This record gives sequence, structure tokens and C-alpha cells, in this order.
Amino acid sequence: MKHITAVEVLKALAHDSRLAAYRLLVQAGPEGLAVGEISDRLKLPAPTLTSHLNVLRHAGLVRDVREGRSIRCRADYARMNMLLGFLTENCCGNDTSSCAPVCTPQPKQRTSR
Amino acid sequence: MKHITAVEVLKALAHDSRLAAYRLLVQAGPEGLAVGEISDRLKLPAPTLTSHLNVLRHAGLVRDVREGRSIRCRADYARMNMLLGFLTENCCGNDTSSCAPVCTPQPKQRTSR
DNA sequence: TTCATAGTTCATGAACTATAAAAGTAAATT
DNA sequence: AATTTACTTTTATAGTTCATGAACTATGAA
Repeated sequence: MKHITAVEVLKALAHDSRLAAYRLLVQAGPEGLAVGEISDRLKLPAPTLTSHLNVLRHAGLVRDVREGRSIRCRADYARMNMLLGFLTENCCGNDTSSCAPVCTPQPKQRTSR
Repeated sequence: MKHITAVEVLKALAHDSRLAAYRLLVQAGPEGLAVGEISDRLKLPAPTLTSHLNVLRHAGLVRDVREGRSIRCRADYARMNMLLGFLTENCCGNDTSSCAPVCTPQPKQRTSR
């Protein structure tokens, strides 16, 4: 991950509503959540949420697909892992392997979608 | 780590110069670096660096002690570990242990200063 | 005590970010 | 086709952050 990109990812997460939205998606797992559901849960007006989602999208932290009328968002774990790797780079006497985490969530249920 | 605090830590790191300064300190290890040394390496005017260091200090990411005329800064690894733990919370089907990293750097050499 | 070095604080303009109303687009329902 | 639902874009205002010069404080040396 290039330095500038790490800053972008950090900036994206460095906001109360955006961090909350991202965590909601992380906890929702591969199933994801519709924009409207996030809006309901966080009690954010639609335009405000969209602008925050756009920041997360631009940072590569959130991906989405249209599903009929709604848009389903999912956390991009690879991106988070890149950030964690970057943050822990050179932190333990240059032995990255000892502290770089990798998150690879499994679907809660194979049945869904 | 409380949510608000995680945002503060993320905000602190979400700036080019601050991330660079923090990484410099992470790489310097327990030995740390004097403010002037950081200023030289990053080519930042003193007041600019001080204000960034204050943000990192307030976020608990950097601690410092005065050593004669200079002030020696060190990265606070515990804080970083807290952030990593927070970010990976609930990311792998609520099994935190599988992806929460812990960074515990060793001194490079006991001989130097 | 005077001087030099190392940092910090303060003030301020420029640049950026947040919020949300209004208007727009896309898909399903009637 | 008209309407409703779900979301995005545009735009305006309000607020925050950033960079840096000038002034200040702390320590050590002469």
C-alpha cells in the first residue's frame, strides 16, 4: 500500500459516522447491508450517508452492487488487511510476520444469497 | 477502546506528515527520536511539527520525555495495539483472536544511548 | 547574566470537510 | 404512463483543519 493511500484509508475511517457505518458492514459480514438499512440504523439522512459512503467507497473500504431498487454494501476485508499490514510494518524490529494480522471472515450461513 | 477514542486515534494518523512522523518513531523503536531529528528528516518547520506531534500526543500514540534541551519522542505501541484490536473486532465471525495482532517490539541494541 | 539551542504557543488566512435541502436518476409497482 | 421507493448528485452554508511567521519558554554553555 502506498503511503498516500494508507492516509486516504485512515481519513475515510477517521469520522464517527463513517467508522460506525464501516463497522456495521464488518459485523454484517459477507451478506452486507442495504444503504437504507445503514441509514435506519445510524439515523442519518440519505444525502449525508451517501456522501460518507462515497468516501468509504473511494478509499476501497466498501464495495456495492445494485439489487433491484436498493444498493447492497459490503466491507472490503482485503483493504482493511492492507491497512493493518501497513500500520504494523517495521513495528517489531522489522519482523512483520509476528504482528501483521489477516482477517478472512467466513459467511455466517452458506444458505444466504 | 471507546468508539470516540478510536476515531481520535484514526484522525491523528490520517494525515501525511503525522503518519510519516509516527512511522519514523515506530521504526526508531524504543530508542525514539528527538523532535529536532524528526523535523530534520521530514523537513517540517518546527511549529508545524509541534502541532502535529500534539495531535499524536493527545491521541496517546506518542509519549515524550525531556532530555536536556531536546525532547525525545517514542511511539506508544499499546495504543496502536488497541486500535488494531478495535479495527479487527467482530471481523471474523466474532472470533477476535484469529485476527487481532499484538506488536511488542524489542530494543534494537542495549548499547546505544 | 548573557547567549545559543530546542521546542512550544499564538494568530490568522487559505484550504478543506460536514451537513442537509432540493433536484435528479433508476427500478419496481400500479 | 404515472407513482412510489431507494438512492445519488448538486449546491449552499457552516464549521474545522492546516501551515507558518512571530513571539515566547526552557535548558545548558560561556
